[in-house]
Amino acid sequence: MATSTVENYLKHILLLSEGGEELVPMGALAEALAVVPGTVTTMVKSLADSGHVEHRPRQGVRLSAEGRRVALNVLRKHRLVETFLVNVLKMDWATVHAEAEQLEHAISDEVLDRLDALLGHPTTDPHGDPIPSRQGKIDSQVYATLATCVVEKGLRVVRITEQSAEFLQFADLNGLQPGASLRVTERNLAAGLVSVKKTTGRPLILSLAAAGKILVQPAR
Amino acid sequence: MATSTVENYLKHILLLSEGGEELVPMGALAEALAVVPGTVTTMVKSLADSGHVEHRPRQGVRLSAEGRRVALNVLRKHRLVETFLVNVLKMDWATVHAEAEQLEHAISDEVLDRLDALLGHPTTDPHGDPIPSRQGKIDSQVYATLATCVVEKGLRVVRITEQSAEFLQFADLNGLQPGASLRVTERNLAAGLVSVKKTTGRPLILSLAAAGKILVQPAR
DNA sequence: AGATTTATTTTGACTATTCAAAATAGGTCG
DNA sequence: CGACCTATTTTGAATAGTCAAAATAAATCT
Repeated sequence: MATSTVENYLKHILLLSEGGEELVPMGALAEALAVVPGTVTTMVKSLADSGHVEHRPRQGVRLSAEGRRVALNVLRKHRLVETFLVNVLKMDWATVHAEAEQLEHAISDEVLDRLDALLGHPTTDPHGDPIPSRQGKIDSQVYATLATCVVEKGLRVVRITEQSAEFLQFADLNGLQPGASLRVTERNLAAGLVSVKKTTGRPLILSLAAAGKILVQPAR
Repeated sequence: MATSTVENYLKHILLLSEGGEELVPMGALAEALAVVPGTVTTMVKSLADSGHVEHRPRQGVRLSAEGRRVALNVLRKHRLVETFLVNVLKMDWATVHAEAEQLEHAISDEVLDRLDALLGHPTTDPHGDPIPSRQGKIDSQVYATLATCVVEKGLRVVRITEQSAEFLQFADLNGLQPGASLRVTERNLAAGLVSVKKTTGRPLILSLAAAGKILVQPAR
């Protein structure tokens, strides 16, 4: 069995590689895992030995098929647990990430399946992040963000790509949850600001950085 | 924070000490934890350094007040998780122990409280084992067993003190769940056998060893 | 008491994971 | 081209937890 350290390395490689194909630089991985780069080199070599990744020295890491399988399973656990914590235990959107970070390594596939059924086989978690299927399929649709979308068209929030409690708290407070309807009224690249009008509530101004974390699609 | 290894040591010391007061022999602890005795000596010394236990060399270990607090919290997590797995996820009585063994170290106090509320603040888990309260109170009532109770009186099963899947499976199959009504029709110490008659279902013969694991109280 | 059995402790070694700091390989830029 | 910068790797050391096997203490049994 993979230890939770191994599971974490694989999960973060997956997350950093847009689906598991690209080479992830060692430095980026070290940053994501909050360890020094030397540690990553050591661990990645052992991950390569166990067949979970391919290591290109001085270039980066890539998941093997097996590594991808494990990583997707961990991600599935993470996101289903988050969904459970929010939908069933009514926990706060913003805090469930840290909880799930622990539980994802402790939950068995059996419990996972039952949780999945209890929740009605959701396809996204409370932040709109896609939940990999049991078979390891994951929605990889590319969405526009509030920083890149067309102006003055009706939009629907599909996902918030940021897991820090502060940002999620802020988003929640301002009605930026998946499903929310809104439109961008103005975008000023020079000032780095985006103005947003929600169907309900007062207008909102976001930095481009913040706007880039809100994924949207055209309202149907 | 206590690592899960530390939590496990403390939990097993609690379990082996009838409430945390008696000295637990090192060998018994090694056996319970499935490690060699030398490992227990090493770990217990470090547990003593951190103030979780008192170590009496060549005699055994005892929990400190702080160690007891941690141990009761872990036990509470274990038993609430088991209750959740059975009552909500409808998992099998016999298999939840192993699952809870993992989850008890991954679940936060916050999640624990919400789980407790969701389950309606249960006082026992599905096996009848008492769940410590948030404040660390635990029911320590002493019950008779099918091996020691009076014969030919109406009884009610309150608890099965055995967590192996095989035994629980057997108990379940034979209607020996907490709450079941029955009486002992005969006890033959020489042969080591106990005959039991349930209100419903056919008579049952148990070994004294098995009977000793079924705790009962007079039917009201 | 002396010998023996049994439980516990000690010693030395190993695995997994990490860090700090020095060494090195690839670029890049003037 | 050669100096320089940056990312990566190496090296040496630390911590947590474990085992195997030898040493020791305590208890028991003639």
